[in-house]
Amino acid sequence: MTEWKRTHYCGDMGKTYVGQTVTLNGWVNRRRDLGQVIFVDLRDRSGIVQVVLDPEVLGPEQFALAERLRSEYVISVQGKVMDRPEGQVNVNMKTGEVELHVSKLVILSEAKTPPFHIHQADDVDESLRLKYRYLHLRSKELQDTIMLRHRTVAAVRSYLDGQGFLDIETPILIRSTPEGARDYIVPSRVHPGEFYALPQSPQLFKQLLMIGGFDRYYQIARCFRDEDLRAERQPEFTQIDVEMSFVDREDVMNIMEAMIVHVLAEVKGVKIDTPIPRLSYQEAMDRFGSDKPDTRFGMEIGDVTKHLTQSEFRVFADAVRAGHVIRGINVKGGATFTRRQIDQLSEQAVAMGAKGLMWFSLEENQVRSPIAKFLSDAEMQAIQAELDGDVGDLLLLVAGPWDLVSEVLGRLRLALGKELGLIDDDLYNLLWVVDWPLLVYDEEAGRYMAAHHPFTAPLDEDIDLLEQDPGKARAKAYDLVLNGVELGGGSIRITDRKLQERMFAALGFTMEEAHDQFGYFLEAFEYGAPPHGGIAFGLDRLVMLLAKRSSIRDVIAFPKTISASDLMIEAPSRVHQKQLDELKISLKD
RNA sequence: GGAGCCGUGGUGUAGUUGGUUAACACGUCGGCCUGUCACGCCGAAGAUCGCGAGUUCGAGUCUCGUCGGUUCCGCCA
Repeated sequence: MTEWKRTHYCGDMGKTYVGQTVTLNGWVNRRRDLGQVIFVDLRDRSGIVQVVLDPEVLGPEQFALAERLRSEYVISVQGKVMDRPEGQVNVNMKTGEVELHVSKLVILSEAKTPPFHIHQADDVDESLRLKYRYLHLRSKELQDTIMLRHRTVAAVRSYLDGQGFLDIETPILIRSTPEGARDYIVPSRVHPGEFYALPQSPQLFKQLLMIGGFDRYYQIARCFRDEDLRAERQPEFTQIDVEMSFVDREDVMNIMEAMIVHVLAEVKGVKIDTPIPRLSYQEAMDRFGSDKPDTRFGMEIGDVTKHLTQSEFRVFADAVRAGHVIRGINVKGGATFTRRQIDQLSEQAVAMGAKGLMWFSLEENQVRSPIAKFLSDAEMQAIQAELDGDVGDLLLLVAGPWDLVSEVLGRLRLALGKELGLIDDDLYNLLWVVDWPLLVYDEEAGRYMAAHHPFTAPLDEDIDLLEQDPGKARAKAYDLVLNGVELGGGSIRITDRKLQERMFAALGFTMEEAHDQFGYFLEAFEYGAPPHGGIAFGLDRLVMLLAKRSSIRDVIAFPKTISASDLMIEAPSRVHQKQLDELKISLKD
């Protein structure tokens, strides 16, 4: 029964095996039937090798079997590895110097004609690929990314294990918390009318593990959020979740950047210089107009407000009077932009919330601009100097409140960077963003909301701002950014009961309300809580970047669509009335 | 919740100002073929143009709705 079993992988075949008898198992990738000889490209997860089916070697009966082979048949072939004949080497194949001369063929499984070509599946309609995900998974592209994901996880685990972190699982059926993202909820049969929630992250449990004395914890944890999706958001996704005790912010960042550096070296062979640069939130917004700046190209934001305080031009004068700012970017070489292109940029800026976009095209002997005539020579020169403008450049200015202006310019900068091909695809630019705002005012709710979560510690020097000026308080929080994508974020947690109460007060909670929601958690802090902090990384996003993909669907074996459906298993689905009855659930309509 | 793009044999695409036999490539099936590697040659089958209304003498094409996929904004402590 075992004579068909594999002795080697297809992709490993090469010169060193010549003369050996091997058995390979795999799928028929392609078949080339020349009549009295049939070539089959045999595929397994390691790669492809050419096998030769020759009636003189196989005998008539086995050759008749070979003639039945079709794409995606699963077969076992035994035979001798041979050098390819003179001039028949295929330089495009890793295994192209050799071929297997088959003496024994077994068809392990026949296959219907697949709904799309496995070897060029990436162009096929996404819904079809998702319905037949198991076929798409056979493609080289997905095999490579899923294996890359495995190596990434393996590198993470080996690093963290080496640093004394313990892999501990936390519950999937937990309690719903009203703050944050929408929960996926699961009805309880034993407690009719009550529901579990699926975790948005293991946040509270990992802190309880610290209080439980485990000191260093990690988990490759599945998280669930019932929010609208994007290319880089799935309803269930995976975090590398880490927490550690008796540490400050520096400790967490040092250990975690060493982990990412280790992963990049192991998986991509990329060497990263440490320490990884750190930018305050304020500086990131100021220079790049983003809390996750892509630093693979320049085009940094400049501020020209101070040169225009006396301006006669209405837009500038109004901005200065309102305490607003006038800021801009320099599109190097952008003087070649057509009016139409510039108008499109204006439309984008307005769509992002700007009042308008002012522009100056620096041409050989003149400045082309609809507003140049309103500015003095000195003002024009100061703007050029501030933004480092040379002949051939295009300067873009936006006036308004600092945060809005910065954000608009940040997004224009990113769009232009992509459009103009300024981004080097081979770079891995890592960056810590620190000193985040602790609280953000929510107009809708009419109160401050935790920017990160309510257990994030403020900077020591900002503690009194909790009462004096909550919006100014900064957090002991940190985000790691890779090529303009937020890879992960975390913080040092509040472990002082008094401070936690002040935090809740700043959020507009009474202690009663806080205890209602987080009572078990707050109680735990009364029994000896070590100082601790941690971080969580988006594994899917990390692998997506390493694989140079633009959607995390490509790095998840069985992803969902943008409407949170699984087209293969057809989930979600209706359930039988009997199940609903057991749960005491009735449906409206 | 909002905006954009896509949907035509199994797959990828073409299809002119609305005009009568919906084209091409790959794949599939049959035949031929002993060194191919995107094998080649000959032949064949295969489409209610996502679905439903409407406009029109006539709709793949125009309009509205709807379903699915996708991208972005809101949302994602």
